[in-house]
Amino acid sequence: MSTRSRSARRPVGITEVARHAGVSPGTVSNVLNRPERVAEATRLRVEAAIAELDYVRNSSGSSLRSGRSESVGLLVLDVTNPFFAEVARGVEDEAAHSGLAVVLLNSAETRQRQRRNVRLLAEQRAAGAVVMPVDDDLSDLLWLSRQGTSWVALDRGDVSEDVGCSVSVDNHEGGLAAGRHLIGLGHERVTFLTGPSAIEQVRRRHQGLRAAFEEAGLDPDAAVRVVEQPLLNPGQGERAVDAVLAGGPKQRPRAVFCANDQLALGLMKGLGRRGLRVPEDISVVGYDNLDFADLVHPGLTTVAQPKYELGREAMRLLHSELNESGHLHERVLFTPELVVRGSTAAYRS
Amino acid sequence: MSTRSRSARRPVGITEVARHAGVSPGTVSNVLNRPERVAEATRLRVEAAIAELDYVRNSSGSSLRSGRSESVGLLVLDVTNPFFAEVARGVEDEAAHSGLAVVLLNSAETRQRQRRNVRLLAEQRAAGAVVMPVDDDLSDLLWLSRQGTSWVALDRGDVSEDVGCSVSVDNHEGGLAAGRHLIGLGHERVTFLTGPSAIEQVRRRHQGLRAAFEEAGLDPDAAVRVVEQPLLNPGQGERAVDAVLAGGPKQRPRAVFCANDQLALGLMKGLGRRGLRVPEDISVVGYDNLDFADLVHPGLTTVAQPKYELGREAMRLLHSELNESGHLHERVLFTPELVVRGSTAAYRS
DNA sequence: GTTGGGCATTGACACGTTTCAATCAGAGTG
DNA sequence: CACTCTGATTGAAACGTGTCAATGCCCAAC
Repeated sequence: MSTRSRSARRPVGITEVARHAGVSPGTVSNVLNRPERVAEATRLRVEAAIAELDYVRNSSGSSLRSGRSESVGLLVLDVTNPFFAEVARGVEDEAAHSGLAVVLLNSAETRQRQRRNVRLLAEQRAAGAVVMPVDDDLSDLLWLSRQGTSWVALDRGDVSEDVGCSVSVDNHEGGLAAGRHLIGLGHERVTFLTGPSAIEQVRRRHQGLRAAFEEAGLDPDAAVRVVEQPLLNPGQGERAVDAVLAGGPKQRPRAVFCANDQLALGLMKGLGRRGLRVPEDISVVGYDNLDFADLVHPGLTTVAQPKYELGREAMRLLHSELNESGHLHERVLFTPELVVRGSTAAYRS
Repeated sequence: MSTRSRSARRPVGITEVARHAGVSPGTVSNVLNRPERVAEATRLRVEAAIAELDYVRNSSGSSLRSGRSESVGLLVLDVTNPFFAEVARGVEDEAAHSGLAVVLLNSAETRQRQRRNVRLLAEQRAAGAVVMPVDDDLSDLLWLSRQGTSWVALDRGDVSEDVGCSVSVDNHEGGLAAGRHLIGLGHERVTFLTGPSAIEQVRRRHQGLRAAFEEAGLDPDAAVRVVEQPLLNPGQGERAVDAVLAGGPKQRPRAVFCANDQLALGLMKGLGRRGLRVPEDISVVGYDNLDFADLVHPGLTTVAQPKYELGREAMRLLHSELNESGHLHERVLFTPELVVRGSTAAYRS
């Protein structure tokens, strides 16, 4: 191992490797990219030179020449949200499988930052992207398509097939499942604790919930009360406890369906602080099935989304879009699944 | 807005912009990189052309020419861990501040994947990297330095200044604080629930805990019992309950200090399942102060790490290493802070 | 012995950008 | 008017790679 330890040496390029192996640069390039086209003997000689000189390829050079880089972007709404972390893992695993590098970019829920990140992907001539759009304005994505970078929308079911692929979970079905569960336990009135109704996902969950009541022959307008918070985080859930309990003990709801687990956990904490017990006094249902849903006491009944699979499928779709020439946009819809734990109980008068 | 919507057009380059503005490519480059060197009138003309043609710069070209890209890597142990998500946010915010793009890469706790990612950074000629090394073998990082990419180590205090910068939190101090707190509550025996002692961080926390007992004139060997699990996740915490309670009710520990919050939360769940109450029967202390520590019931007493600040400071250090020529490696050490919540109570015989 | 075909390799160019010495225009000075 | 000085602009040369037509070689077939 006589690696020269001069800390800043000029990096060796494909040409130097070629010289060292007594071969032309083109051949070295072939060894790297289409090894089958080069004779065994020379291939070995080149590989030896590569190892000897500790050559590392310069991806700027290659993607400049080829017009495309071989990394894909993963545009996520919020790195802090455990839901996305799991999705990211799925995307990464699948990408590694097909030899693509993933760069994770965070929109921090803001439009501006999403735009900046999309632009960054265009500048890097990314091969493709898996994107969770920050709102239903898809103009950034359409622009990205025009720049020649294709994408797959994640967790947004309302993207039509003529603009792009999408992978999502059926939110209506999830709301329906939660509603049926509560109705099955005898609850005839439910509070829906949610975020801004501008978010398509939560709107659908709400519709699903209402559909469950209709299905049971109950009037959704009378049965479902909505409490809306500006954000979907635990703090907001805790703060919402006042609004949820408004109207005094007589009016107190006996079941709350929360638009996500974070709200639900916050709410449960707030309820505990008020001396109310879950599920004896109030049943709580969440959405997402974060790891922590199983760790609180009582365990949170919630609608599970196949997060990891969501990421994998998105990446798989992107991969096919990149490789198959006659690709048609697809729309994949997963079905969520209710996980019953201790936070819900039968209605008691 | 007469943007041609031909879906795949050849992207416009700096030369086409130049032609369109009646100017040389070099001038366009100057407008983009050193606007002060170009006359007001031409600058406006070029900017108009850029807007008109919807030009987006090709970063492959520029980083090929300049030899360095302007993105930095963030090598994280595990995207799934909320601790890292928070750190990532800090890194991102600070990077955005200095105009650098962050690419987040996941080592998934494995050596092999770390190596792959480090190599990727080298291939991309990344300007720098913020790295959480997967173990104490720093050879990958030294190799990266030789390739001309500088880095800052995160959350690993044992990196000497002659190899690189580092930012970390004083784990010894954290263990000490937890120990003092429990001793102050009258506990004279504590179980330390931990991960593999190969991990430097948890080793230090252990030492700190022992130091607290020594300080109080108690024999650490007698006072501290260690239960070691292979991983630091909630599942392992729940599974550990058997080992923690081994020895029957008489021997049952009255206080457990966990090497991180995830273990602690898992343990609390396991204890609940056994009908033991926290803190009445057993006090529990965690480490990290994840968001969820405040959401469980009772709230988890834990040692808080300045996660976001850790990320910011690492990025700040990297930035200075990249820009200041006479840079000397630095070692920044944050002090953790004990957050007392409901999971700890005074010893009762 | 000549021709043709297949395979391995070569050489040169193009990708889009930055950089830097060289040029040019114009203003100020003697 | 000749000169210099300053500041703005140009032109050409790299950076490291991939591609592709062209070349060279060897063997088989006639």
